[in-house]
Amino acid sequence: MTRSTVTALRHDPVCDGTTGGVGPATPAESQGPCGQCDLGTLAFCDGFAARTISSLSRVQCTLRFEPHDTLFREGDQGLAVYSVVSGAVKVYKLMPDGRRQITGFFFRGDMFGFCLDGTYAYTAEAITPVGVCRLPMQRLGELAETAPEIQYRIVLRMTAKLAQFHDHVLLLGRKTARERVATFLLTLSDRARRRGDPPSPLSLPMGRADIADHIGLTVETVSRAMTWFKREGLLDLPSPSQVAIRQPEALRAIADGAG
Amino acid sequence: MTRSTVTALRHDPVCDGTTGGVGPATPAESQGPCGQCDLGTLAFCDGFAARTISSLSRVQCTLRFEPHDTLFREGDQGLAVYSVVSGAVKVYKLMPDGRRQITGFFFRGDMFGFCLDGTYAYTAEAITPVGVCRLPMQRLGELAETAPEIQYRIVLRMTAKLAQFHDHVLLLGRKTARERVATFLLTLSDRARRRGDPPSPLSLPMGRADIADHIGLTVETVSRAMTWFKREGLLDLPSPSQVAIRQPEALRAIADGAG
DNA sequence: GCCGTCTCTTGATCTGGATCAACGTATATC
DNA sequence: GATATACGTTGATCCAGATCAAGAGACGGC
Repeated sequence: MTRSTVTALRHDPVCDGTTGGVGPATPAESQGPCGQCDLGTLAFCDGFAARTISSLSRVQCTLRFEPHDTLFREGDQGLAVYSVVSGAVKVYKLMPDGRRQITGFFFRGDMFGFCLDGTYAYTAEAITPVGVCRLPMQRLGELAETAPEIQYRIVLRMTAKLAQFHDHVLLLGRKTARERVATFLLTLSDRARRRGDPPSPLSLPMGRADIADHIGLTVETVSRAMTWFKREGLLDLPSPSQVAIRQPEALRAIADGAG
Repeated sequence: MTRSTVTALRHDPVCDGTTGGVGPATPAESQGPCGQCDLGTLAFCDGFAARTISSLSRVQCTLRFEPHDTLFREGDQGLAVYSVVSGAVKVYKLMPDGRRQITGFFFRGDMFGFCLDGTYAYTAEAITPVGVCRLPMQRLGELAETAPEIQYRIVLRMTAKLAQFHDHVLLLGRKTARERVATFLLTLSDRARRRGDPPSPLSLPMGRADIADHIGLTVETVSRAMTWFKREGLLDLPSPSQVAIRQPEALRAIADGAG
């Protein structure tokens, strides 16, 4: 049996227009399509017709959470999907004895909370201070009828997520500890690049325990792998949460099974 | 490093209306909505408006494959999605050194082949003789504009698949060998029940190597787990491919971590 | 500045499942 | 019915990564 660390949590804000709204983007940031966030082309609604965007912005709701806040729990009524505006969110499932599997990390521009049969299959928790755009699922369904582009966008997002899952299942089912850590770092780096952030140095908002519970290892093994890579000159670790990738190609070779 | 068994394959039929069509359902079986298959309520197109169904049946194409036939390979142009009419399909990713991860099994009524950016992220191979309904993705996209119900149905299918992935990631990341095998058997049983087949006895169309490569174990460990369960009176194994679940609740307890 | 708490790292030891090695068992061929 | 070829089971041994244990930083509270 594998150990897995579970941490505490609390608090369940409501979307009522008065609690926790982040309000409009700060002046310094570029305005998003609907004027409610600064995601630019990363926004779910980017590129939609003006009419569609205004419909979305009428049902949308912007919220802020603090680290360890729970956005929703496994088994809760699945009422909304979320788009991350800022910060980082983790999503996990628990076993009765406390073993935990983090099934995903979500950053600026990522969406999560798609669910079937009305209940969430996992718990979502803020890692850092987080701003999210919340879209009520039911009203989204109604909008989808008049604006099929919304549903198509959802299909695209879900397809991308499915592809990620295939990769992650390969990682968990068949990769060694070194390969898992290398893959994890490269995946974060690649996602940073795609969202317009520098792919290195990488900042890890999650702790070693979160990484371990995501890639099916223990804290100790994750830590050791990082140290190996550092000693081998593949990484610099100015601090535990800062990773500079020195030799991306070598790390890629390891991640793909040639290390 | 984990061993994983790769088997051979070959053959790539084309959808040209003359090759491999299964033709209409046999007289004994209930006709499906579009008249091209006998999936009944399991069919993707079940419940659609007559107009939508006839549009679908014009772009649809029915195909048959033999065991070990490859439907498509990782990296191929992703031109179509597939719905299984009969038989079983496995979907997998390979690592350069031959390690293999089976990311899913698909049975009667299941759909697979959703892909992004035009290339499949995995290889699909027939386990048994297989009949599939093939829907060209591009034309599906065109249809979706006039019939949003198609896209909604796709969202439903993908949401269900995402939920399955969350469960499978938990299995691979945090469950013991016993728990994995118990979970696997119960999942197959549950899927059989949902599609209207008896949940027990269960017939396993895939071999032990396929099971192992799906749940991140070796053939030997899968075999041992089956033997343990048999000795403990949880299962009957009249033959390697036949599993009667004697004590579903006890097996469930094991699967959930209480065994 | 000092203390408590938490996270990360490093070392020593243990173990679940992988690996290695036969040996059954079933279907196919001739 | 003998032989070949998979596939599945069982046993013995090994090892990658878990577990156990102890420091080393980092950081907030007062």
